[in-house]
Amino acid sequence: MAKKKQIGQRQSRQRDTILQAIGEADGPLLAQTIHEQAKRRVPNLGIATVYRTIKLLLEHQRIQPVVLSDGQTRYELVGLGHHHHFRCRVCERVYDLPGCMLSISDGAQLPGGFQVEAHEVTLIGVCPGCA
Amino acid sequence: MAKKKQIGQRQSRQRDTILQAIGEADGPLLAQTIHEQAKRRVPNLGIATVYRTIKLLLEHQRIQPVVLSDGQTRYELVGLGHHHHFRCRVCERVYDLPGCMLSISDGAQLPGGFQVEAHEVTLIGVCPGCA
DNA sequence: GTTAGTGCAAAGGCTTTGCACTTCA
DNA sequence: TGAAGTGCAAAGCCTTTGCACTAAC
Repeated sequence: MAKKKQIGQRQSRQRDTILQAIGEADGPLLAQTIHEQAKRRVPNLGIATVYRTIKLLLEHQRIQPVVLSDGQTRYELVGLGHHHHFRCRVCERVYDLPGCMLSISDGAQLPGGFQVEAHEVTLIGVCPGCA
Repeated sequence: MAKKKQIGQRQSRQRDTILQAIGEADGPLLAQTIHEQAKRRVPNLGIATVYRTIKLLLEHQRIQPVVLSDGQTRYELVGLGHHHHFRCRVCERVYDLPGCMLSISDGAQLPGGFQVEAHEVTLIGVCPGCA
């Protein structure tokens, strides 16, 4: 059952670095950003390795995809608890927001017979750094 | 100022049909779905024309893109009023939901200095047809 | 030594663009 | 007729895959 650190069958500097980059961020990251971050530590890291590692991490449920209204897919660690996202329209960065501000709960039934199982909320605006 | 029906400089059966397909839907549509719908009336309609028309309609602010967590871009008419979306995890169709169920309003300031200007909510679950 | 993991380059899927043909005004 | 609009096919962008090489174990 041990699988806290090990991702594939072998340990590799590339994978450790990629996972570290995702874990150190204060919000979900683009594949491209992960690549740039990880390259600082593993200079000749290929983008294909980033995508392969992302796929592996998704399969192992260590990370999850976050797709917001800009259409780009970002990735964040699982186990962050229930939270939502804030996207800065200036710098396009995405931040985690703890807690929930939705007035309807999962499990509710909407008029018309729509059964709600989950929800997503994104706030859009300007982040402190860009204000 | 007149531009209620006219999209480009000339009228064309293709554009009218594409706009009609988007307008008749009960939720935002994929480019592919728009193409399929419109092809019923204009059989040899090319996908490039669909994308060009979408682009034109976006520029003219007649439609707007809707990107949900499945990563696919859909399009809906503007002027539907404030609303959110429901995505069925079974059939992957997206429906409009009137009203708002968010407990924080645009214009609010979040702890940390995040200025909220807009928001998006998506409910995920099972639609009446798939239940 | 085996073979998982990697980098490069080619291939795929969706969207955009170039170009010659069609059609509206 | 003149240019906007269209269809086809080629090109682009991001992501995935094939293949030979590298490096964990």
